[in-house]
Amino acid sequence: MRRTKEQAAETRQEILRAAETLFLQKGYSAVSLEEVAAAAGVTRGAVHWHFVNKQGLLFAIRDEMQLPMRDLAEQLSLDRACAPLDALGDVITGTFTRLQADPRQRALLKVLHQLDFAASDDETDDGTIFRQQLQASLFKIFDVIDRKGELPAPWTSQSAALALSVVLNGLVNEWVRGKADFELIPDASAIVQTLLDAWRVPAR
Amino acid sequence: MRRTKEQAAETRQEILRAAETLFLQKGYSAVSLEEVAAAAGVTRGAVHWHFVNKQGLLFAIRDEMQLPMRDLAEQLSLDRACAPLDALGDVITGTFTRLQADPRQRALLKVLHQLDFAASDDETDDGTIFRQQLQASLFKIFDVIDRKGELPAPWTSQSAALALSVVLNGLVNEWVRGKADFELIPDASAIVQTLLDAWRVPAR
DNA sequence: TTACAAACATACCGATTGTTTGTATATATG
DNA sequence: CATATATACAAACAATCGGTATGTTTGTAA
Repeated sequence: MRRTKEQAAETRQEILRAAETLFLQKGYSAVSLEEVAAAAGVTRGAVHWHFVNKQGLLFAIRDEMQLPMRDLAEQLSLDRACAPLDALGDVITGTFTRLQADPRQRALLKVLHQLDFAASDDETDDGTIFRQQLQASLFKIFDVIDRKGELPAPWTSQSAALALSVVLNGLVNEWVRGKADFELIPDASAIVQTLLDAWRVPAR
Repeated sequence: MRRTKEQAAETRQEILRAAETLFLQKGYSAVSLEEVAAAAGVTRGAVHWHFVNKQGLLFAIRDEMQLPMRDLAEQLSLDRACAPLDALGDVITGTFTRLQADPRQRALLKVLHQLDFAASDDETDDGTIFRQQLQASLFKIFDVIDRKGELPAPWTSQSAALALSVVLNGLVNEWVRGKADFELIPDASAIVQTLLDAWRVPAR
């Protein structure tokens, strides 16, 4: 029974919503495609029509939500303040605040975290693309500072950008996994601010 | 066909080695118990005799290798130097150096990283135990510093220990995943040293 | 020597994933 | 407007995998 294009797009959305809900409730591997299909009111045939496989569902969910890291990178590339590190700190704090206020994004990040080992080698991994994007934005900022000769001794704009992006990713990952008694605000934020302070000192 | 105790221990080891090799090659979920058994020259019966289930294999592999974090925590609890942060930095650098020199440990850490979401809730998760152990060791050190009144403004021995343990875990995780162009030495080490420097300043 | 349990192998079962086939119908086309 | 065709699924099928239950041999202790 063929449906109209809009109806098809609808069922696709219903499948996505059902998958998202179930993944959040039970975790990726504990959810069967049968469950997803049933929750969406279709059969597995429909699921496999709209998505190549189970991983495809995860990919689709990821693609749907705007990753907070992409968000952060965007804001960073916009901000052209005169005190770059202050602005940077504000943007990061803002992102942390928004992330922490949205439990759905946190849960989704946790689910999606299981994705980047699954897509280990063969797939074009957007996760690393986001990181590179973030790193590039950070690089611009540190480059400005470096040209003013205000970057402390061992650091280069390259290494500082790499360091901060890794720390940001690491902190967010630790947070979404939620094993440590640790929040983005104030814990992660304090760490980042301390690092930024270290880069703020004129020389050493 | 019952074997002698030594022979049994041997086959157990062979199964473990086979599983380890295959997990490293193809990742946990892509390896079937049939493959493991075949590679070890036994059947799945033997595997299920020695290990409760597939996760049990992972647990056994983890238990076999002394986790570098446990190692670090141990060394930290030993070291009673007069300049605690210097000693701390040395121990961390040493651990990083050893970790980076041992590709097998790195690969195993990557595999084991898939474990702590698999054992998300029901299991007694030793991963968090290690973290707590590390955190406790760090707390002792920062407590000494704090009592001397040498811990900068917003930080407490609690928060500093939490922060450093999270950063260490985050950095190591980022490293084992190997997506970023980033090494423990010098990149992660530099970040840690910068953080330690920040805690070293007498006041602000 | 005998009873028992260790150390597996073999066979089976349920769950799940991906594939193939069938089919009704929306939509493009002449 | 009639009809061919691709679409949007459902339903049946095949294969794999993890776990379990059972069978069998043989060290080992009494």
